[in-house]
Amino acid sequence: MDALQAALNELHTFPLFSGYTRDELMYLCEGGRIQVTEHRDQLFSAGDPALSFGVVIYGAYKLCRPSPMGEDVIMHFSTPGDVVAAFIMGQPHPIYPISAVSMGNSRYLKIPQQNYLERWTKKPELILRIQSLLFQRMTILQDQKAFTKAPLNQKVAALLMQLLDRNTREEGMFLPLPLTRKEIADSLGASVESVIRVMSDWSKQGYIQTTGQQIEVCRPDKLIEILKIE
Amino acid sequence: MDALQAALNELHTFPLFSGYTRDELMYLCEGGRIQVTEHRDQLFSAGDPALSFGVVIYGAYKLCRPSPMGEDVIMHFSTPGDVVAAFIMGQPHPIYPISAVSMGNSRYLKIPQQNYLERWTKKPELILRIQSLLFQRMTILQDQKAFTKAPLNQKVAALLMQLLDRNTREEGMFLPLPLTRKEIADSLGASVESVIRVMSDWSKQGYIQTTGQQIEVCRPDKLIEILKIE
DNA sequence: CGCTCGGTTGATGCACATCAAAGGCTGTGG
DNA sequence: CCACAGCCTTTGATGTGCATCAACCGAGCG
Repeated sequence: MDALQAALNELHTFPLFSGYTRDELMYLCEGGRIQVTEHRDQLFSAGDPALSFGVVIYGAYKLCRPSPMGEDVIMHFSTPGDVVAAFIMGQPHPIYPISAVSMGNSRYLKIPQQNYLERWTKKPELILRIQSLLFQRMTILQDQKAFTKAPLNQKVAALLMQLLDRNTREEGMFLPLPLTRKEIADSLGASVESVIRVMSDWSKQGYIQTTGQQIEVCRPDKLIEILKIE
Repeated sequence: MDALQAALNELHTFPLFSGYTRDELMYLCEGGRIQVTEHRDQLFSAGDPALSFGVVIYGAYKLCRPSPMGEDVIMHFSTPGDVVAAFIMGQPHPIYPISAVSMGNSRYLKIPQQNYLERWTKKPELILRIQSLLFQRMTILQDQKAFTKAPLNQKVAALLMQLLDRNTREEGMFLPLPLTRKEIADSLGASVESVIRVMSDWSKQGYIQTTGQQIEVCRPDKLIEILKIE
């Protein structure tokens, strides 16, 4: 597997694996393979038996759940370095609680469940790092929950700033993933139209700028200001 | 410490510690002490440096965060067997991200951070169990997020059923913790008045019954029915 | 060329927040 | 023992943010 070998070289750069030797990585990921996905491809679907977990190498995936009303709700945006479905690998017959859908072209390192049980859990340091990723995810959910009563423009601002924080600010103010208004709406539990009304207003003000699905935040200070209005 | 010794006897009954011997528990909890709290006492406050974590022994605690608008949002209800603040113990100088407030009379086993770093993390099995608790908490948050677009009566029904599920159904249909309408509202991001309107309607229908802060669900089937209406 | 997908705009209506007022219950202090 | 304050609950009147519905446009694509 050429792609796999190439991917192993990238893994060092993720905090999850920092300090691991190439041999250790090969051992942990043995039997894994690189999955290349295009826009809207599914890695797996909510309800499927979970026979593998994985690491996002490149691009992004949205993790969705069908709501009681039928529409999808986006639970999380997974970007490079994020583990996916690792948290449920400990269960005897795990089921994916969410669907993973590719946003644009992306790459995913898919690893058999067995590796997790027999190799990953044997490394206490690794478990703690995964716990830390899990905790980050919970913190994001809590941050969002804190905004439930806030007006929509604050919710959108919070989401954009949260995604922006994954970049070092140096890389410019581009969001690290292609994002449609619908996806923002699905993540916030709002309607597309309302999100558009908020964001096209900001476009006119020059706070943000979008080319295709790439969103650039030109005036983060203004968005932060919006967050602070009580 | 008499209270501590007594508490150690109870710890076996929690899944977190099932299978541990008394000696192991003493080792893990050495230096800990039992904190007895009354209604609305605070264990700690959001923003404080986190020098200890703990386990809920009896009663319940609500974990809150101040929202951007000043009001509190309830992130989680912790009931016996739940660990509190364990997830942040790995950080060098952790800060409590939330406040913990007693609901009625409760008991909490407070354990120094050092124990976590030097003893708890040395037991892979224990880390995995804590990860499982963390995952449960995230799942609850996700379940709630899935209801953001649902009408208020569905949200309330979902919350009540979720809390009820912590009991075996045999123990009757009493919620395992004293709960005011305000707390339900703060947990759902709704207003007290709206929650009251939903619940007093159910009281009239005979679906639920409340004596003091104890809520009894008489017709869980009806609440589940409400959840299913799309 | 028709198709789907993403974005946009306007009109209408409703679920829920907000505001206001009041009664019960508990604890506390004079 | 009463007065008072704080908390919880309740009910009604009023207002509004946002969902919903409907329509249209441009771009990419087989």
